[in-house]
Amino acid sequence: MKLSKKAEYGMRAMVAMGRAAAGTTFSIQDLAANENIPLKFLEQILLVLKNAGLLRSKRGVGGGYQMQRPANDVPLREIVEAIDGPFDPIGCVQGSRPGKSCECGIAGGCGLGRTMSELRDMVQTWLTETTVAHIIAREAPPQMMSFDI
Amino acid sequence: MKLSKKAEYGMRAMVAMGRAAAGTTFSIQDLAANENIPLKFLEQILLVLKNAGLLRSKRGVGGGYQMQRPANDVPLREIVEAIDGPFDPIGCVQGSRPGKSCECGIAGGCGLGRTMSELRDMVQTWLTETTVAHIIAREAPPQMMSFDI
DNA sequence: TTCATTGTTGATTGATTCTATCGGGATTGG
DNA sequence: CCAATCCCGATAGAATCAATCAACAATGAA
Repeated sequence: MKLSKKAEYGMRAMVAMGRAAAGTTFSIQDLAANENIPLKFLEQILLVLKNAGLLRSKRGVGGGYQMQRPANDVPLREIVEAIDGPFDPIGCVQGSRPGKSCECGIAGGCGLGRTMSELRDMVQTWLTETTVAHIIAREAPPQMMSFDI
Repeated sequence: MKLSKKAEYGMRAMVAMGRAAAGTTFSIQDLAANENIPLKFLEQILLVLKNAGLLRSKRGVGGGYQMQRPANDVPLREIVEAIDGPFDPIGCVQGSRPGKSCECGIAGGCGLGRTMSELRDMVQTWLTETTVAHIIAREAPPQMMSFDI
């Protein structure tokens, strides 16, 4: 069970933007080059993130993308869900198909559906609480050469 | 991000077997019919679960599959990993590619990889601690008609 | 105005994976 | 022997994924 490449690229792009000062503008080209993401692929991704309200854009010379919110206010869940849709281990968890019963046909939901909804909730909570800033904070700190022998 | 249908069917089959007394034998046909799983598809799945050490089988008349261990000793992780492989949000988490560095090329791993390995560990822990018996315990209890007006 | 720069959009392709299905083969008990 | 049952490999159709292509629209500078 993996995230799509799109979602990964989307997170990498957001992290790259989140590292810079608020208001910094990035062209798709620069992001693609720096993060090793196929240019035309990244185009689609940033557009989705823009439509999801995570980015704003400006066209023309000197244009590009900016973050709408600071990195510590961008949950990974918003990025991942905008691109890949919600995390949902099986198509049978409670509340995942409004108005429809579990596809197993058991009224009130089956044990598997109930159990998997626990996993879903746990993952979604983590994705909500973990932000772009969290990722940046976990990047390798600059080497402290003086502590090496 | 979803589990495969195979993994879901595998869990449903294991749950069905786990409900019965230890040592009960099930034919593929019965399981397929009761759980609404395509017969030839279930064949493949049960074979994988057998090779993973979760089931034992007996051929010929009166044969079928049995669980190797009681339901409370079968973590969902064993079922899911045998069929779908390990949960791994991106192909860049620490330790997921032995001997290889993160595909992002950053020595020591990138922040995204470190962060996603936290999610991976959380999910794998849950899958390890949650068993087939857990699912069965969450199935709808028999209706208590006497308490309805 | 003109033009290069940059984002926007839809279509398309090629590869891969998913979800099965098919056809037989091997083993066992009666 | 034979019927039931598991075992195994190949195949096929559909869906999804990853990426590319081609053309368009807006912006700001010269």
